[in-house]
Amino acid sequence: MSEHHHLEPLARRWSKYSSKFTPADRDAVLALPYERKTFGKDAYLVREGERATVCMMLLRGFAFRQKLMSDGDRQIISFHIPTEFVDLQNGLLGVADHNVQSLNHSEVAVIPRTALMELAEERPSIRLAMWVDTLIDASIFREWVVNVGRRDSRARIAHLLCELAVRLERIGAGRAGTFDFPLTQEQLADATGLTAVHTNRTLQSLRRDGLIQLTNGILRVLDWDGLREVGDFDELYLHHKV
Amino acid sequence: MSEHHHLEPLARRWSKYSSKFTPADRDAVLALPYERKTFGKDAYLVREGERATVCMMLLRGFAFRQKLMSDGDRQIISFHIPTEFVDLQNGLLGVADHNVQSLNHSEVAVIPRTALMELAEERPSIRLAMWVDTLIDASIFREWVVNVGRRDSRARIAHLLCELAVRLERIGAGRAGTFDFPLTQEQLADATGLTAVHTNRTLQSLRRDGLIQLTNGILRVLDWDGLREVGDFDELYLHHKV
DNA sequence: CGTTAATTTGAGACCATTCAATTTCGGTGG
DNA sequence: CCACCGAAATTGAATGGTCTCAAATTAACG
Repeated sequence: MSEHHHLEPLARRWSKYSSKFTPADRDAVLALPYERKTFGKDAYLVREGERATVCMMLLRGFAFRQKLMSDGDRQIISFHIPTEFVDLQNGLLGVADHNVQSLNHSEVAVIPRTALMELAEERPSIRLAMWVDTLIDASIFREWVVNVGRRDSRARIAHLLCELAVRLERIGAGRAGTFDFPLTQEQLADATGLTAVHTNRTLQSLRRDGLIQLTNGILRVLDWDGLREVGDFDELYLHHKV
Repeated sequence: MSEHHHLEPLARRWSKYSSKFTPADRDAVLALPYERKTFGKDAYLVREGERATVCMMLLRGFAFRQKLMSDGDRQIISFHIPTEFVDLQNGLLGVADHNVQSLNHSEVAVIPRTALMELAEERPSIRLAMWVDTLIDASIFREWVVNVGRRDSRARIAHLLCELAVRLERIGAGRAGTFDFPLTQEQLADATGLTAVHTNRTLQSLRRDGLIQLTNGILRVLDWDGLREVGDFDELYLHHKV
C-alpha cells in the first residue's frame, strides 16, 4: 500500500541525499498531511505577494515559475517536474516573490507549511534534504542568469533542452533521448528571454543541424554531444551527486 | 571586547530573523572559529569545481560571484557586501559550481565548514538564519534572471543600481542617497549581460535624465522614484522584512 | 610623473525584434 | 468521421537595440 503512497517518490529522492536517512524518516515523510489537487494548463499554483500557508510538490505534469513585467512580458525562471517542490522557499520566506503556473495538466500534493516546517525541525535528515533542494534550485537560477545573460539564441535553447533532458532522464521520464516535452515555443521563449518568433527560427536551426527533433510534444535528442557543445552545457550545477 | 568581535555584525543581522534568537545563540556565533584573510582586487575567494572546506563571510569590501564562458566572457551572478556570506551553499553542496572574486580590496572571515554545519545542527535559530540567507540569495538570482532576460539596457542598469543602493543603505553603508560604489563599468556590464561600451552609453543616458551621478567610485541617487520607475524596481524580492 | 586601467566616442555590422500574414496542429461538436 | 475552430507554429520583410572594433581621452596609482 505505502508503495503507492503519493509521497513515496519524494521520500525516495530525499533518502539519496544522506546516508543517515532512516526508515523512520521515510515514514515521517509519508505521514505528512496533504491534499491532492489538479490544475489545468496555465492555472496559477502560487501568486506573487501571496502569504504562504502551504507548499506544493508536483505529482504529475510540469509547472514553471515566472514573473510578469509591467508591460505584460513574462520571464520564466525555472521549470519543475514531478517529485520537485515548486515553492519550498515560501515555507520560510512567508511571502511569494513570484508566480507559479501549471504548464500542462498537472497534479500536486498540497502540504501545510507548518507540518512541513515542524518535520524539518524534528528530523535532521529531512531538513537537510529540504535545504539541499532549495540550494539546487538556487544553483539552477544562477545558471539561468548566465544563460540569458551571455549566450546567443542557439546556445540558450540548446542549454535549456540539455537541462530538461538530464532532469527528466533522472526521474525516469525519458529513455534513449526521447522525452514527453509539452512546452510551447512561447514558453521556451519566455524562459530564454527571446521572442516566440526567434525561438521558432532557432529551433529550426537546431533541427537543421541534426541535433534535435521536436514535434507533437515529443523531444528527441539526436546528437547529444553536439547539443551539449552548442549549449555550452556542463551539468555540474545540477548537483546530481550531492 | 565582544562589541568589536568580527562576527558581531553577523550575529546582529541573524538575530533579526527570529524572535527566538537568544543571547546563547549570539555567543555561539561569536564562538565560531575563524581566520581573517584579505584579498586584493579581482583575487579569487572560491573557484568553480573546488571542494568546499570553508565558508566565507565578508567583513569589509565587496565580492561577486561569476561564471566564465568558454570564450572568456564573464557573467556576474551577484554582488556581496559586508555581513553576507559569499558561498554559504557550499557548506552543504560540497562542490563550488561557480567562482567568487573580490571586487575591491576586501577582508573576509574564513570559517571551517564543519564548525558552521555543526552549529546549524545544534541551534535551531541559527540554522534558520542560515537557511533564510541562502533563500534570499536565491530570490535575488531569480530577479536577476528577469533583469537580464526581459529588461532593456536602461532598465537593467537602473534596477541593479536600485538593488545595491537598498542593500547598502540597509547595512548603513550610505546615507542621503550617496554610496561608495567601487564597481567598474566592465563589472556593471558583466552583471547585466551588456558590453562595457553599451553600459557606458547607458549610464550617460541615466545621468542625462538626472537620475544618478556616478563618478570617482561614488554613486549619488538624485531621483529615487525616477530610478525605480526606469528600473521597474520592487524590493519585495529582497525580503528585508522576513 | 610616468604607466596602466578605466572611461568615452564614432561608425558600421549583426542578431534579435516587431508586425502581419499564413499554415499546421489539436481538440470539439455535429 | 468529418467540419470547424482556436491555439500553436511558421514565414517574410523591415526595424532597431546592442555589439564590434578602434582610437582617443581621462582617471588611478606607485
